[in-house]
Amino acid sequence: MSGERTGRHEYADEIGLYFEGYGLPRIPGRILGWLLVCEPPHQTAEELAEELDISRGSVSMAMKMLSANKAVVRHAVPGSRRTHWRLRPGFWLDEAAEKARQAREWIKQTERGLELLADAPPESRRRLEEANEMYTFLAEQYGRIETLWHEQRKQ
Amino acid sequence: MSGERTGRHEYADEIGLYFEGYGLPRIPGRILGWLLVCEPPHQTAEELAEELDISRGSVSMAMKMLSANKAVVRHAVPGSRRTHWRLRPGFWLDEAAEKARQAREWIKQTERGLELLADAPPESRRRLEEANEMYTFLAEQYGRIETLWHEQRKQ
DNA sequence: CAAAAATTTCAATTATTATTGAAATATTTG
DNA sequence: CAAATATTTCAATAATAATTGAAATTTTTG
Repeated sequence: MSGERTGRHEYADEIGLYFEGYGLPRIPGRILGWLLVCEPPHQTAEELAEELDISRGSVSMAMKMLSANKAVVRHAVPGSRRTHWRLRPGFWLDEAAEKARQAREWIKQTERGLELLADAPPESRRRLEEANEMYTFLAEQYGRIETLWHEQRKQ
Repeated sequence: MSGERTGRHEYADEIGLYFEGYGLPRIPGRILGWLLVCEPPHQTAEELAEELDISRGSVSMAMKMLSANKAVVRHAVPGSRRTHWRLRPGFWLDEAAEKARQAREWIKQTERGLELLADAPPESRRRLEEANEMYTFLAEQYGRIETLWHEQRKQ
């Protein structure tokens, strides 16, 4: 890190800490934060390593994770054949789809639980039935969100 | 763990692994899973320690975490003065409110970013504006979900 | 196509977090 | 209120995960 540390570097660090608070590794968070405020909005792996003072290896690993999550995409820069990275527009909305997916996982889990308790008294089955109903509702609602966004956009 | 291991114990373990997959500690997950399928649906700390083969200390810590998250509540059992624990009905719906809260955190973060980029070209500000708009929309939508559930219930 | 540059992999290290279990504290009961 | 029982705390340990950096691989460029 030869360049000076600016408020934008601090911003990146804070997003890193935010990530950590949710049990996610800090470096991908710092990179995400940096890509929100850096100029230009696209950066090479080398620039990221330099600005955030982390190893090339860490950048590589973090980019793998962030692109698996569709948070970043490669970005072609005329006149350069290096890999540049930038945030993928629309990424933030994906979290609703991800929540829908998680809710569907819970629907399956609660169904499995109900099979396990097939012969149990209704009193015992109720907690699983309740969870199952709620996740069915939640999956439906989370699923609607993305569609709704696009509909609102069209107008 | 003196009693035999049943499918319900396996179920608890799987919920534990599910927790771990999201970076959460395994033991609270195993307890949550057990409380979904155990009989009766309420258990003492001792029973939990016994059935899941974990220390009393771990149970204590896990209960602190699970009650901080409102996943479990103390449950009075006539004829016993021990602390019994059970799942809190309605807990699962809370995740929508939690997502709304997280979206509001991101609204603040993106606003801070926009202050940082006050003098930057529109091109540079766009990614933050986009994220800000999306989280504003998401916060609104996640916020609606709980209300909607209660409305549907009334009918 | 060979040299240079960029990128990825992965074993070793460092750092972090979960879990235990014994001691301390709090609660219950005769 | 004292003994018995239950619960919590917390330092030590065990387990896990993040990060580095050097070597291997891939890609670019003259």
